[in-house]
Amino acid sequence: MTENKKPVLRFAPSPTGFLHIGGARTALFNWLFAKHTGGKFLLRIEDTDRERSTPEAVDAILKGMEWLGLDWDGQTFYQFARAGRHREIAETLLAEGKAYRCFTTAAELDEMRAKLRAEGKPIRYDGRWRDRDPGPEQDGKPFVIRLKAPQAGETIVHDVVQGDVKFANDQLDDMVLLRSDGTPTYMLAVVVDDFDMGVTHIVRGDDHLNNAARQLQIIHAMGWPVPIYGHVPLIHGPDGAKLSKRHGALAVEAYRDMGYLPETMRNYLLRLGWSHGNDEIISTEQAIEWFNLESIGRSPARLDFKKLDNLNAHYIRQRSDESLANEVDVLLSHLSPPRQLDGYARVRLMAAMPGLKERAKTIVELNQAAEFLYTDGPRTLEADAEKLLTADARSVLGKLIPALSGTDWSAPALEDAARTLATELGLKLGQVAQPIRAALTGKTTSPPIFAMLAVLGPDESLVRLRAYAS
RNA sequence: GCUCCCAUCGUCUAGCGGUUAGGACGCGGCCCUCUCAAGGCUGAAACAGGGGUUCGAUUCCCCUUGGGAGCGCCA
Repeated sequence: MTENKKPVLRFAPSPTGFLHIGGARTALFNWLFAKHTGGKFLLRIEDTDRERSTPEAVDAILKGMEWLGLDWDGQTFYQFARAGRHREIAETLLAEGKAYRCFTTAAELDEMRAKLRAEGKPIRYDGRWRDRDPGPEQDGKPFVIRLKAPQAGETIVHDVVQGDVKFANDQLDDMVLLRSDGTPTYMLAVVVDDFDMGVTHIVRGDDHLNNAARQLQIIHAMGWPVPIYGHVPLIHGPDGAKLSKRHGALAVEAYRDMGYLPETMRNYLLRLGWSHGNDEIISTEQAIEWFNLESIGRSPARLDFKKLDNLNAHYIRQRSDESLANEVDVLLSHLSPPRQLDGYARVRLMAAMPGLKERAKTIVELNQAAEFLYTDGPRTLEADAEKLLTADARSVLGKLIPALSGTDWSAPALEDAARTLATELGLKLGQVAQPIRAALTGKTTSPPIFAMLAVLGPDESLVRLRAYAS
């Protein structure tokens, strides 16, 4: 590429499923590095596998990126649309004698591999057509184009996270560039696209480290500039095994539905495999300023939902009351069937938010804790709350009602009234407050109860208290 | 089987030859307190094993063990 000094990064998912947590982290790292350096972040959909690629998956990936707040520069590239260009490069390599036609049939390959396996030898294409003149008897027969890869020496991947990784060339076989139906393989397509898109830094999953050597051989054959590689270790499940759907290989949108905030995910994913001294809470702005490829860890990390929860609680506390109410709205709208907050429920939710957001780890929890605000009338008691409302407690409630009614129904005034009553009865404040909480919310825990009394207002509060007072 | 990568508290990690091996989550205790959280203080908790190199290894090298990835006309 020309005098393109700024780095060009890309995220290149294949649309065969949703955007999972590992892909999201890869995308995040690329995005952060691009932002950090003032470079570009491109998105390329690797949809050359026509069997498995679906428009739904493309949509899910785009939506996932959007939710995470990872925006990309310019158009979205689609690899399949560029097949002609890929083929052109394969033909060039063929014309230059750097690739050759291979007429080996699938059955022959199967046979070859079975034999190698039986002999305990490495499973590689044996190069049977590498230096063989096809001759007229092959006319019209299907063939693939294979790279005439170097057979001696080594191919070295200079990787910013893994260091120099060496591969002996005699371990690498002549890979297929163009299939017998004329379509390009992934190896070819990636290299050609990255070159055409001017990609300077390739940051991707560890699972591609071996591929990098093969891709390098194509790059060398074409005489193209070598990009800077960074292979990021894969994320494992909490038990150290490969991430499965059971653990957390979920669509990023599933995290949204579990009540996690996008800024939480960005912070968590960043810290999973990247560090900056002892810093744990790292805002996106700060991350952009600090992010570098050198500090990416080399060992695979496990997912830890406890830590995710803790981070999420932090970011929930940081959010404005209104934005959290909006998150609750979004959450409810994704329920089946979708729900919506009534006007007065929303008003109460907003009023109670300062107390609610202090104690929620997820938006789901926040919503559950706020449920008692959504509807009117006496509460159905949870088991623990039921136990709290003993005969004594109910009689306390009975005495409380007139005491509270005499106040201006502000939280401090209500608390004063309750304290006075408690003193008169020789009780601790808790012995008065807990019964109120049970009657008011149906639960044993809630935000500060006098504030909740104020949020619900005298009419609704008294209805609930009377239901359990004696 | 072959190639490649990885290895510090349970987990995420700091460390880049000499440290009381630090932080965070989680866990225990105390304080605060109307519940639950939050917050403050505090406690337990790690260098996988074995060889080297070195005056000295968590740190550098090798082996073992244990994880992981790849070995397709999938991406």
